[in-house]
Amino acid sequence: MSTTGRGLHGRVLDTLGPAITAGEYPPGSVLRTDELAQRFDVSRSVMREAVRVLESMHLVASRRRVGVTVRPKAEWNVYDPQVIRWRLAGADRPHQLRSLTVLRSAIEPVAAGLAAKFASAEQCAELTECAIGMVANSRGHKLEDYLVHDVAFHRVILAASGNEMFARLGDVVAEVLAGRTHHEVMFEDPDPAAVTLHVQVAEAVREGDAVRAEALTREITVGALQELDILAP
Amino acid sequence: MSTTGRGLHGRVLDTLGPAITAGEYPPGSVLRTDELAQRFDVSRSVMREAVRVLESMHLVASRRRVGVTVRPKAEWNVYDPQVIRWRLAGADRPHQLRSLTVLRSAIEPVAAGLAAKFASAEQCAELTECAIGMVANSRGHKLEDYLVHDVAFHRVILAASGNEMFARLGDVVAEVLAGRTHHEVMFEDPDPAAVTLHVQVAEAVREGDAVRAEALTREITVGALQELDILAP
DNA sequence: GTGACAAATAAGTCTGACTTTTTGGTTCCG
DNA sequence: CGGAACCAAAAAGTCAGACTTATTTGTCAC
Repeated sequence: MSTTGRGLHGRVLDTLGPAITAGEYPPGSVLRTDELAQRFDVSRSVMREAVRVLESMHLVASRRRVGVTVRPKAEWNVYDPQVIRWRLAGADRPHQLRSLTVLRSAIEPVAAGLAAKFASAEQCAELTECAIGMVANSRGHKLEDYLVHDVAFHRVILAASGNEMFARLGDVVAEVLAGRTHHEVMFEDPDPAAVTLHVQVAEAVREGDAVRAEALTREITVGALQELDILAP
Repeated sequence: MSTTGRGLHGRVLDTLGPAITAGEYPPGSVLRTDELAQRFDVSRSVMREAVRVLESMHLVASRRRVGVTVRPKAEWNVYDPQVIRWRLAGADRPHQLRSLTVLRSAIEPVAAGLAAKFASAEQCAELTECAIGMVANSRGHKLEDYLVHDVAFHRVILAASGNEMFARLGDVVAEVLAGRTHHEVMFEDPDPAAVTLHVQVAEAVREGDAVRAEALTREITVGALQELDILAP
């Protein structure tokens, strides 16, 4: 899938970004632009552009006479999709996955409640289609097809909430769901109870029942938390 | 308060960023690097760095032979603190404030529940101090002092949740609370009921009562939603 | 109309010289 | 011994100009 894309500075970021987010350079580490330019065999202009991008993500801070210093993790722009992707691709993956799942558990139920109020007829139709698609692929090791509909389902919910901030989490949720299917333990067919819940959420949204949509979605996210052993007994 | 800060490219961003996020350039608009460099009276290198930053925020896309095109709002990195600040400072302010308040209403209750489980002794103490500070400044038009403690309170909750994604929303919440006090209608002293709720949340967290902490915080955020006339009867 | 080819265009890249800020040391008094 | 003033080095920041490369658009032949 797409990394930073084209351009020399993008190539540099493709290695520097993951390295920094993986914690290879401890906070406070000092990098020098010229040295980096040499290391990556690019001109200083290109390296400066790369540093600017890292700076805008708050991964580093550039100060005169001292160099480019790596900032502590607590200051990173952890909502930057690029940063999320880098972390998901590296050693921090499990931790990042847990953080994102907790985030989902907070956002999605509220989004579903709003979707019940504001979803358009088209969105309701889409939602139902997705739910049907999930049912259709819930048995017989069709995990890949199931995933497609699962992702689409959650995207529609987030978009239908009418909140732009929620809508932008579609990619993140997609990343989490895909990660669960591809990298984590996911040998068997999905939990039938979860599939049913999705169908019921689609129903609730269609009927405009915000309270029920929220409660059902909360059940779904609780399931996601349990999968990662997050939750107190 | 801090904008992009030092550096010539930062100055450029200080005017270009707000302009784009304010919608002055409709989606698809084409800017040319050379022209911009002239307009801002900077070298192309500096301009290129600025464009790279805007690109990393997904505000624009740079393509050869065509120029720097403004992306549709739906693709912006709306969680980027810089983008949030730009939008809060511009014409989009009311809309942005509503989005953020809805976001808060989803996140903070969950964060409070987690804080009840994971808050350290120090954090509990801080929380109590903040609550006391809020009470102490809840009467007599000491809005500014009240705000300081209010912001601190919510920061501690988010940090104590133990979730890095939640913790990073501290700045956003601070921005929203400050905005409410400074720009919106806020002539009178804060609602006594809200103050009490904060005290009770501090209690609940101290006692490790996650369910109660979450419910009480939900009441607080419902109040915030009502202030902006978000909510169905 | 379709295909190939050529020209125009704007971003992308590199280089080298120069400026500015910050820091750390040194020296010179008190 | 301590502090203030000063100096020099280091690294980012800035600029200008030449060159490369990809992409689009227009043209011309078939």
